[in-house]
Amino acid sequence: MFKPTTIKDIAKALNLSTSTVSRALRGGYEISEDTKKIVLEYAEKINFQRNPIALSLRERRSYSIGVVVCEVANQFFSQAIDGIESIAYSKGYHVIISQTHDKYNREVINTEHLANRSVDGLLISLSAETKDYAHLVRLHQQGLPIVFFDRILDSIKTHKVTSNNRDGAFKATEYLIKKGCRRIAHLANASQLSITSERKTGYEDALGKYGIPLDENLVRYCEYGGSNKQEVDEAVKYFLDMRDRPDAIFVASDRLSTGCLAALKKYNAKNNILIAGFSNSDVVELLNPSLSAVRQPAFEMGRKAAEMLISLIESKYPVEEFETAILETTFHENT
Amino acid sequence: MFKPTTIKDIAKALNLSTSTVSRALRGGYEISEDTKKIVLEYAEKINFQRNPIALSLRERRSYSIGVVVCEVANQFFSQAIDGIESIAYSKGYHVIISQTHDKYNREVINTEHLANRSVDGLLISLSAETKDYAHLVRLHQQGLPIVFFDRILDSIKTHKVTSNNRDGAFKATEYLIKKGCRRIAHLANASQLSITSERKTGYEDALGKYGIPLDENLVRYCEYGGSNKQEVDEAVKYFLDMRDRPDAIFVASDRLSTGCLAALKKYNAKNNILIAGFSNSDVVELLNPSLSAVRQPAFEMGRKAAEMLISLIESKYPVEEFETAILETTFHENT
DNA sequence: GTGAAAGCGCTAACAT
DNA sequence: ATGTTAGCGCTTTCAC
Repeated sequence: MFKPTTIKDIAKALNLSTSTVSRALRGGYEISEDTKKIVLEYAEKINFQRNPIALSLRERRSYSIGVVVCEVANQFFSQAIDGIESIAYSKGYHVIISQTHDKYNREVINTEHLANRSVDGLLISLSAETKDYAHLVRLHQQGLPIVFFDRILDSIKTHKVTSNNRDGAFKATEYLIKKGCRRIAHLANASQLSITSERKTGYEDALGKYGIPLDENLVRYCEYGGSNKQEVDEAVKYFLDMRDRPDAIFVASDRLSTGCLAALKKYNAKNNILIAGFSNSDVVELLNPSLSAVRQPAFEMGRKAAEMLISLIESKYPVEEFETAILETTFHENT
Repeated sequence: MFKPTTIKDIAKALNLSTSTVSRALRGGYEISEDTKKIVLEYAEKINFQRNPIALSLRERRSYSIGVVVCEVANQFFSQAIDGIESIAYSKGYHVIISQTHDKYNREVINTEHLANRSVDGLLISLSAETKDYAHLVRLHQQGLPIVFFDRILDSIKTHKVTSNNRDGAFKATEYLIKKGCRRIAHLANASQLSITSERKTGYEDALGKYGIPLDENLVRYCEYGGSNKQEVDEAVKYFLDMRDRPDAIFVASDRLSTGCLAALKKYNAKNNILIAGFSNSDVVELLNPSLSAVRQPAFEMGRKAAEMLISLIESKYPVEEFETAILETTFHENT
């Protein structure tokens, strides 16, 4: 059995009391330099580590933060997680990642589980399926610090981090227009997501600026956020089968973008339709059909969100003023 | 402050002792149906959850397993993690993921941290940099259940899961040969990794089978496993600059493969050199230059590894017999 | 400066 | 069937 040494073992070995050892270990000043030295050296020698679980129980905090994302196999989220970790580690926190796979059920289970005193705070990007927010409202009311990022929620008052989705979508759509496209379809994410409406607005604004009327028939929503390959395939097929086929597609997300390209390839339509969309893939410039991409500052978003969460966790007084950070996207043409 | 209800609160509210409540909650049979019902209903009503930290402290186990991988932003590992989670959740375990970014230091820190009684066992794929295994040996000796997957370690006696790297490499190399290539370079991973030598052997075997002599000048190792973009770039450049330029490259890993394609594109060499390599990317068929790929059964590997680890954790008696599972790869031509 | 004791939330003997 | 108690590993009053 795996049985690590405890403070008690050290006390016994050194003929001291556990409290003395404890104090020495955490460098309390009310301890003689001699004993402190002895303890520290011994602890070092046997590679002693305080039991974090006992510590958590006692201090009623775990020095860990929970991260809930739909999927880790997604460049945007894995980059965001790297950002989160970079801050968390530097401030002595652990990061516990959990995936929803865009399922509402998993989101509820995961947040509950994480919340129940095993994390000090929660960083969450909503699942595509989530329409009921009661699980989050309750945790938030109970006082669990929560920060939303990317797929945020208006109704809960807390810190939030997003990218400038409207502007990103605008840039992508405008790019397509400037390339001469006029019938620009929009392959959108689940309709209830914050990012979906923001990106749609950017799309509309760009069309408006160039006097192209919005045609709702050219907009398809993927309610499973692309987790369902078939859903994307059908949406693309729908576009391709239109009597008046679109000459471009603006795609709202990473998952959707790759799904869209795969469908275009499958239907052999890759040459007569231009694609631009959100993607943080690191192989975006190697794709064929090519994908001009709106890239979100995922790493920075993760950093920012983690900073906000930790400030919430460590705040001595209840925080009343909340901030929504909006980071800028960049656009990369690929041909 | 986030202050969840405790068993004590329930006891007080219901005028019972904490032990009765505890027993009712875990369905001990030595409790009257009436009280059990009352307690359960009340707990349900207030959405009570036992404090997992207190539980861990008491039971000396956390019902969580630690996963150490180099990077989550890697299709192979994220698929493997999905497999791990599928098993872990079904058996009531949590999964704590930590990334080494292929740094030895981070591997040491992360494993220590996870091990120290906050996980019941460890699933690990070694970092590219790791040459010293003392940190793992120590934990293993102390009795922490460890299962290696993908990048395994011979010297520690425990369960292991890999794919048939030799055969995968053989298939890829043979494919290139059958395509008419004769000067086949090999872009390899860090030389100390198990997968590196296994894949190199497959490469050599294929060359041997077709009577092509092995030329060590055609083999380049990437000691940072491709984490260092420049390293890959230089290796590819080295191949391209050879007086007798290779007509194909067999690439040993996902990260390396995309880095290799990027370099080929950069140096405008994508048309006269054929690439085959290990990759679990889900966009592999969309890549240009194209990448014919050896795909590992990542999800299955994760499942298998998790099953092995949990059986180790839950074994009543010390396990002495260990198994190394070797799963088969598949090869996918892309042109 | 150091030790004894209580308590964080929970469970499992050990009473009754 | 239920209550009392001790203890998981740690920190922190409170004594001395």
